Amino acid sequence: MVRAPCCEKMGLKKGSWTPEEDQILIAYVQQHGHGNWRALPKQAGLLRCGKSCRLRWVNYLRPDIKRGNFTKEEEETIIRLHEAYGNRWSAIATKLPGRTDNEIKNVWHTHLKKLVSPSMPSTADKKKKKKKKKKTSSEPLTTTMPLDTGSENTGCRFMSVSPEQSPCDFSSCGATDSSTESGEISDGGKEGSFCSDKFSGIDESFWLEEWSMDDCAASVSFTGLPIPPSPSIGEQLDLLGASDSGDDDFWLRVFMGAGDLQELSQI
DNA sequence: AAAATGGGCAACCGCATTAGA
DNA sequence: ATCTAATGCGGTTGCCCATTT
Repeated sequence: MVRAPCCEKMGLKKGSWTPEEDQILIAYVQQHGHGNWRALPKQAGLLRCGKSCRLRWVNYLRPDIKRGNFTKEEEETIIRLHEAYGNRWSAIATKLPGRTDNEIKNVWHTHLKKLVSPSMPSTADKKKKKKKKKKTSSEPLTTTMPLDTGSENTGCRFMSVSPEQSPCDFSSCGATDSSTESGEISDGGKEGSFCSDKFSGIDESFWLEEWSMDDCAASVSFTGLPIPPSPSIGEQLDLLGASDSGDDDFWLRVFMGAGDLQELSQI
């Protein structure tokens, strides 16, 4: 494909948007809509590329954008959806009205990832590397799950598990710092993290037990609600309509249960 | 008080996809 | 069927501010 010339080469402005630019963009979109992002900056009198305008509008200026901190419910939803959708931020964003994919992505990388998988490198760690990674889009629905929390306190070991292997683990939210040993989930020291209260009813033995496919099926869901004792994984998949693996909503059903999914889709 | 380090967020980059000629 | 322009999307970067040393 032919790449659009970058803003710099075209003599267009880059970097942070000024309030004046915001006003111009808002006024223009409100009056004319944004049928053609490419032509918009020229017509609106902005020294920005269309891409930049679109991004600014979608991520910041849109009237339906919800600003402010994410609620516990939103964070919980993001984690659940991430388990189901992987890094498909736009898909996740559609389930969270008022939140943008970019915002969700940032929250994931800065907060939620640590809760789900504390062993992952922090943003700062990655920053140090400054290494550009080749894009791996449409990444498979890979999740991390603790294999054996009985090992030493460096935490559970993680393995990548494709949905074909096991869609069952939502409890990978378990952190592995000292608080875990008392059955609590690390919340980074912040009071009231969604994990803590959800897991308060889980005792130490839960984390010490070896994980198996059957355990997963009979353990707790991410929300802390018990999943009823169930048939084999294969039977469960059939019940959930896993006739083909290309069904995104299928894994959502697996993770959340049909009721939750229905609830989400109504948002 | 100054420097170093870390964390959060907005914005950019570049590839993928889609629509239309 | 092919090519091109436009848009969408996810990964990454850079800046700014807060905290720590």
